Amino acid sequence: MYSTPKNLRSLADHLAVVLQKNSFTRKQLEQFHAQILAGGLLHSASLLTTFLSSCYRSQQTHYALLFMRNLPICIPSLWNSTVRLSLDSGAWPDFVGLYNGMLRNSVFPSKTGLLDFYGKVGNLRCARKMFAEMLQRDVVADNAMVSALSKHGCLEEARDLFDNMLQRNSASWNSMITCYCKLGDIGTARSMFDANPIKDVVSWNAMIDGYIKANQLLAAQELFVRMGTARNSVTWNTMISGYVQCKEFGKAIATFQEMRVENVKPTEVTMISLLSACAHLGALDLGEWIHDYIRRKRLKIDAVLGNALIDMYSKCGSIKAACDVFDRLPVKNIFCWNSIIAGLGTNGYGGKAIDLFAQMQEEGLKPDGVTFVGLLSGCSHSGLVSAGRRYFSEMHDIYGVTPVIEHYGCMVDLLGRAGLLKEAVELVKTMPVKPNAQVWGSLLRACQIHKDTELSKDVVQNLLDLDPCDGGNYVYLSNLYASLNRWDEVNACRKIMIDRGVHKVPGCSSIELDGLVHEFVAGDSRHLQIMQINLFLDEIAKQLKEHGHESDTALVLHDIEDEEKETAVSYHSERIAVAFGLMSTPPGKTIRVVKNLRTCSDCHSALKIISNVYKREIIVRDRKRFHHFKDGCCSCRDYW
DNA sequence: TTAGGGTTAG
Repeated sequence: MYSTPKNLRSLADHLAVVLQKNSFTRKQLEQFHAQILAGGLLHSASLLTTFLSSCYRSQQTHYALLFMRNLPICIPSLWNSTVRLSLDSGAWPDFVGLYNGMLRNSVFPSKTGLLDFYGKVGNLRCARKMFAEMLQRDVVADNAMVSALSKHGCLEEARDLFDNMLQRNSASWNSMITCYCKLGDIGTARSMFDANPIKDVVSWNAMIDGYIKANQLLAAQELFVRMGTARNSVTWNTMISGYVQCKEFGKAIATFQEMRVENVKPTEVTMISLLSACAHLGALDLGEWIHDYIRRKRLKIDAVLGNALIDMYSKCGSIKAACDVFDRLPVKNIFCWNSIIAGLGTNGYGGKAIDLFAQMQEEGLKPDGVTFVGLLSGCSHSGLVSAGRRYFSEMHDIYGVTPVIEHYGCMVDLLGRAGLLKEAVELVKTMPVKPNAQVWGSLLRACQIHKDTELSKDVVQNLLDLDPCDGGNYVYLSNLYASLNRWDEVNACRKIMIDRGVHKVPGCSSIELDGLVHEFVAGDSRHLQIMQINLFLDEIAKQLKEHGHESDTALVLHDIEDEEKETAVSYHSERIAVAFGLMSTPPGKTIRVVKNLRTCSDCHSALKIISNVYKREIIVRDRKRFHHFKDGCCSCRDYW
């Protein structure tokens, strides 16, 4: 695969260049290993270090260990750098093997290094022993011990050591601040912060992040404002990611704009948080702009940034772009594989998700619980019942991953949607964990699809018992009665909602146009162009009628005349957004809409016709999956 | 030795 240059010197250089950039499969690493041996390059410590770091980057840490064990010569610096690599990459179990190997070769790691290691792996007993054995302790050793103690929750002991330190640098103060933050004692963290005489930008950033993690966004904002020009890029990144964590995606984007105005250079980390905001909002235009910015500024696309791009593209319905990023990614970790598998699944490509699942293992990566959630839900969305069943049984027996509630949820969904209601119910009854609202919810959805009203009632009752405050459950129940024309019960249900103060989450759809996100709620008249939109909606309704669309009026809550019901349905938020998109964009442009709830079956069949009549591709992301409407068909093949 | 990052079922 890699051609061999003529002389040894250039072979070493050549290997170093190839190894530096990429990540490899186990097989490829074996080939490089063979080339190093055949080329007699074992004396080149720098090449060997590069090779080892490649192993860690490729998550083949055992291979690195094996390589060191079989090395015929002892290079002390190589042992030390391997230890460093294994610490940095979190491959701590390997460390014990490395440590024994070092001792066999009479190489002794530094005591501070060992203390640091024991602290990181949480072996407090050994850390204490090491610390006690050190005759001369400097501030570095003290700080390492403080972090070891605080990691183990021995906060008082850490504080005691800190109070008695002869010398404290800013790292000592900052460790204590982060430690209190991590343990949730934000008040003490703040008093440490206030007492710190050598406050630096790290102290401020640690405190801001502490407030964010404690869900005190206002306090974080206050410090952020007070910092003024002392803010660095980490400060901005902390605030942007904080907004994303608190689901304030719009604010995250606004903060990024401010950051640019203030001329602070965005980093890879900035882009990762922003892409996550785009993924949640379904803001493809901004996401594409960020991808372009990354390319223009030559930011490094590592596994984390790559994953953020993959996730953004698949959550915005551009699965092809997601695959493109995935294929070009030199370094892929389990997150990247999980994202692309889940992305293919929600976009309706269950078969491809299965292919990638196989490929992932060929490349030596072990699937985890998240992988199986994506895989099973992919099988479910594509109706691949037998494959789903097989993976569900194999996940424990072959892959050693114990199924948790999410996996059972996928299976209930898979069986229920496929019409195997009895089996789905059996699974709910026998599963070793208590079924939650989501599990009952997918069973209910299956009842609706397959019109099993008897089972529905039972399921709804379970849902209401479990979560009497979730408005969605009452809507399910109400819709169920409405579909049976039992309007007295519908009204009773509405009354219970009012009495208990339960509200239904309003359906809301958004569409991005020229960098602006337009939001629509059913029956909403706030939009500036609402008059034109309504006229256009009437025009669409006419077209729909001409093309034989009959409104499915079963899903409307109120007991009203049929004609009126039809109007209520034709103005569901996704339709308003699509109408607005159609009238505001040039012919042929793809329309992308994001909806917070599931799209109803009536809108679904209407959108199929609209895509054909107006010759537009329409992509709707609803609460759980994508619908790509094109030429009168949907990618879900009406199975959702 | 101290601060900021990504994937999870209806």
